[in-house]
Amino acid sequence: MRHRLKDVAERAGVSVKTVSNVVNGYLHVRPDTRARVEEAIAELNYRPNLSARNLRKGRTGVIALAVPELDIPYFAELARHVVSAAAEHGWTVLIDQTGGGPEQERKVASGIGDHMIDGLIFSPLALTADDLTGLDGMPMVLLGERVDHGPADHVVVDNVAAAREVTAHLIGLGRRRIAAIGSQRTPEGASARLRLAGYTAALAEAGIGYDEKLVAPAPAWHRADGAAAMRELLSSGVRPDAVFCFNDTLALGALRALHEAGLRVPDDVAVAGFDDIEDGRFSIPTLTTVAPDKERIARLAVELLAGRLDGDREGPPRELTAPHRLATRESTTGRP
Amino acid sequence: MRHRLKDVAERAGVSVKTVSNVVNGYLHVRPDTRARVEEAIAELNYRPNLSARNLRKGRTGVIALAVPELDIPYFAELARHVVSAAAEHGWTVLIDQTGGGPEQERKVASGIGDHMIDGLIFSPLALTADDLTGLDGMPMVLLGERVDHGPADHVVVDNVAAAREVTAHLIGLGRRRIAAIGSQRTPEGASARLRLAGYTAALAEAGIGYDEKLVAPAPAWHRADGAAAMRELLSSGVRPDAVFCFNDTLALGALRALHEAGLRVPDDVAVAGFDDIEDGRFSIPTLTTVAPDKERIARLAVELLAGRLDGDREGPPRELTAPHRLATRESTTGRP
DNA sequence: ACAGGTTTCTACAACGTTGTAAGCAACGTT
DNA sequence: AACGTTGCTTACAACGTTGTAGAAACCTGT
Repeated sequence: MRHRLKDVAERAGVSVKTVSNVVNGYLHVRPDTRARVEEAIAELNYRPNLSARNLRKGRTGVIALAVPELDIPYFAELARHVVSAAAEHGWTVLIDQTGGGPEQERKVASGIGDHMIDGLIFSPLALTADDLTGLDGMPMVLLGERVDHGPADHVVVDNVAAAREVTAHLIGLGRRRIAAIGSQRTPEGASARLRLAGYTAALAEAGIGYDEKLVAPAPAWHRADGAAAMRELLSSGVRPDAVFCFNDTLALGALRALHEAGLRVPDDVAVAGFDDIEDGRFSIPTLTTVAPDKERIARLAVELLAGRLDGDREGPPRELTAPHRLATRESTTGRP
Repeated sequence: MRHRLKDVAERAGVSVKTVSNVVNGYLHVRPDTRARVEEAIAELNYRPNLSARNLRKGRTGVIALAVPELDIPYFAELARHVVSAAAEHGWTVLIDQTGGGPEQERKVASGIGDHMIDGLIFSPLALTADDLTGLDGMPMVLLGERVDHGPADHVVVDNVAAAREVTAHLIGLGRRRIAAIGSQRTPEGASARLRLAGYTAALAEAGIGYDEKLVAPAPAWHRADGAAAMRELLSSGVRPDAVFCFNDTLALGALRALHEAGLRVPDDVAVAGFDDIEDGRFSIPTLTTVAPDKERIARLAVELLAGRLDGDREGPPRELTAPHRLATRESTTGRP
């Protein structure tokens, strides 16, 4: 059985509270008392019972990170950074998978309070502000798109600007028939809408007409969806000379479909993505992409949460923008 | 502020324990009383305080999963399955990243008891049985290689057989100069040793001599390591006609290096990996690989843990083997 | 030796929950 | 009418910890 403060106290011949004081680094403990207690702690291999401590303190030291799916590389990479950033604050991260569906996401949002959690970092796809009720003032930071005028803090990337930049890059290479893969009309398509807006803005700036046939929808943003959308585009006869995919997994799927169709990248079709996942640095060809600063996103999110936990829980929601850059690689330039 | 049983009890005009009984589905509660209590619960949006419940019950409903790195696709995919399997038992999963280094891994192993955790699923790289002390009988399941004669349950894949099969597949294609990438001499290289053993066994069965120069070490098993090892092999002049990489990320890196060297896969060099990560189904070419049944691995691990939690905590350690199959794709056969 | 302060330690209550044991109705049976 | 049964409800204690308030021990300077 596990030992308790009381066991340590009896062994060291002091009161329970004195042991607690030693454990918590309270200053006014005589060196020899402290030594005796520490010895007893070591001998019994005492570990505090966190449930009890939390019950007493009202803090658990655990924050939750809710992402759609862990095996989507972008979220896995993000999760890694969040875990690291949280560790610097002495927090542990409990990871929830929402599955990305609206109902499931709602369930996580409302049920998260069931966990022993101090705060929540949520990367929602389908959520609206209305779903964020029932959290009883649980501090929360949202990643990605703004849940319109919701009550929570946000960390965002400037999707419109980033999409505009990458599209402008394709235009700068002399491409004119630039397709887009990943549009979505569903409510969860907030990122899709903004990236599409950046794409059309860049076309307009360059005086290139918008052709609806060049815009391919993708129900999800997995490799298979990218491949399917690319095949669709190719068979529809619109003959793009470049493709901007709204994320990297779509782009990797598109590369695959282009390969199967016998087209060369970038000679026949240039391809660009969004997210800068590890795969894209080793794919054949390597993938031009928008590289959001994931480490910064994670760090900002954790710091926003820290601010809510220690400081004003009631202040107005804040919104921070994480930087991004364009990583040009073989899939558009032919050079690594 | 959050409401407590007491608040609900006052509102419903019953005792605290009756509310507790309703919340926990105790049978003998009069329907009208139950209705009144449930109404009060709904009105106050009452949620049980899990810290308190756990303190009382001694169970937290949370298990930990400790993996080296979340952004290694194999572990991310595994994590997804573990989270799903755990959810079926009503458990939440807390994910710990060990970073894979021996000291860090030891720290996680010994410090895991600090969390409010009922059990632990651990996928160690560097750990030995000695490191698994200080857990005070915390139920634990190890994934991957056996920590030799350690006290814990295991779920393993037959690494030797799988490596033998994939090597035999390469031999069956007529290849004779088969390289291996990923060998490790460090203590954490248990998987590497077993996969190497399968490789050499297959060579011996086919009467092919073992050539040490064809075996390339890889400090870690990331894409970059695979690419570096492949470049090393190519520049050393050993001219392999096939490569068995000890995992898929190594193989993807090797594909990249072969591409840069102007060699064709599989015509000049056939490539096979291990793990069956999502990437390998969309890479160019698609990747032949050993496909361990990750979903089964996760399910078995969770069930072993469940057995320890509900049943005999003291029984002898059990070891279960998860099935695997060979997924042949373009990188060896030229066909999808 | 003593007042006054500081340091060191302790007893007690509280955090929110559930198990135990016992109480109180209402019922059917002798 | 007294009896045990059964169904429903309650008071109390306990889980292991820490905050509060105060007691005891220790200093200092007179």
